[in-house]
Amino acid sequence: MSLATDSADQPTLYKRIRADIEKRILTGEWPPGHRIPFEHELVARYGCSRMTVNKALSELAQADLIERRRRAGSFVRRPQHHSAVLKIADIRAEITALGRTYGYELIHRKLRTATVADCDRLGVKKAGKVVAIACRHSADNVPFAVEDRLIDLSSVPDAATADFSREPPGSWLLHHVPWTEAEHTISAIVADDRAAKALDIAVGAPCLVIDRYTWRSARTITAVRLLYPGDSHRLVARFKGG
Amino acid sequence: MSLATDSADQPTLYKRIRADIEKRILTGEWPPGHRIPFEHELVARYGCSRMTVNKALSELAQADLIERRRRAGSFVRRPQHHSAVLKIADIRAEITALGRTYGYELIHRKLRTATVADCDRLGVKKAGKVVAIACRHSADNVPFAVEDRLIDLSSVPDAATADFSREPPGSWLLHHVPWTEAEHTISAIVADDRAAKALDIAVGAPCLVIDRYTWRSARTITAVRLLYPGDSHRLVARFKGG
DNA sequence: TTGACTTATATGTCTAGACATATAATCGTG
DNA sequence: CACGATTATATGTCTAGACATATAAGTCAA
Repeated sequence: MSLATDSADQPTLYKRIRADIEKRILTGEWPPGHRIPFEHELVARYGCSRMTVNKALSELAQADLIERRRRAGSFVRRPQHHSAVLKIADIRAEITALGRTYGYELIHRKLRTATVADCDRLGVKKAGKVVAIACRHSADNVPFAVEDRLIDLSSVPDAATADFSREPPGSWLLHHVPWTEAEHTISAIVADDRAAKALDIAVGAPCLVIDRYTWRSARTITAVRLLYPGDSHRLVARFKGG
Repeated sequence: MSLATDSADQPTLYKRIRADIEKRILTGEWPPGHRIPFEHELVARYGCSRMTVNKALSELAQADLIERRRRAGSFVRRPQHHSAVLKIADIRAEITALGRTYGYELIHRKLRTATVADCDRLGVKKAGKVVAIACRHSADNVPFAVEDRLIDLSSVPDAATADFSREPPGSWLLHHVPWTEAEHTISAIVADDRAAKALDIAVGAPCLVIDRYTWRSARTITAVRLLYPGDSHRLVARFKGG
């Protein structure tokens, strides 16, 4: 017993089953609440074993497209309208991907014992030493973003001696610190005097702000604020939902 | 042959295997590039069948934490630093979740044949009729966001007769249109005269803008621009990466 | 040294079963 | 009719195999 009902199976069978169902959901043929055929029905339709259709349905459940209920069956979920995948690229990668010349400039670097404000920003009770960095990224010699960063040296001691005059701290951290988790907060402000000068825009011009707080297994790594000219930069997020 | 080496298996075995490995990656014990034990090694360690460890590893690969290479093994991926899950909640849900009173007000509603600008905004060559809506959301009677929306009636005919004076178009669409895909663009602007009046903020105050373009299987559904006061609203995105 | 060929092996997919478990539906009883 | 006990069933997890396939590594010839 094997093989499917129609068409050559270039992709593997479970992928085809998954794609078939996903298509019916996305076209609206199977609206939210609709019961997906039972596993044993799909087994019959595709002429395969239950593990195969189970793998397809499990992946759909993982992607939140369907909900699986014991004894009841699998149902198309109501779209969530809640989560989108936001691509926040490394700035250098983002600029070079646009075919523009990346420029980097260290404005300020200071090693100091953490102030109360620093601790607050890093979300720690008491920190030892930190590195505070201000720098600017540019595309084709036009200011692209200014970065204001704090690195917790008790988590990343090597950062004390790293040369941030050549390499942006973001790239350096990316290569020197393994997997982390982070939280981004996006907001809008108007450029004050200092920001306007750094970004070469008018005082009062809109700016997009990304605050990123990064940690690894409960240890703070770094906190950074990125300031972009609001009219020239955009964040794009794709998603599936309602 | 069954059961694992240590501790009671409250979660199922494959979940425990996945969690074990994920923990070692996230703590840095297994840095990027590190080779995960082969499936047959994990089979021996956990005393289970290969399908069980395969399921654990497959899920880790799906989450981009590891990369699997035939003949070579499975490796901890270099963190991507690229994608974050951004929660963009339904405005009503967002406000009520904060324990505040949601308010809605229809400012403007017009049914018209699509202008060139409308078609451009909807990303279609030529549209028939559209509904243009302007409305305002408030929290505890304080303006929270203004919405400027276009709905393509050739895709959603029912929207022509829907009563948007009571129900926000976002909620209505959520309940009347099945699964869709969307693209969000986030940027910053300063409030012009009209926006300032609608949001009860000063002209020139920063605003966060979300432009959302929604479609279902190649058919445009709606395009909407949401304008938030930039200092009072924040978008938060969690992620795992570098 | 280099390039072509062969081989070994880890993953990718799949099977035909199994038992566990949550729960919808049914049945019985007060 | 309301409510508790029972049963049927769809999913959840797992096994012990199988063959396919991409490819790293080794082999050999030019």
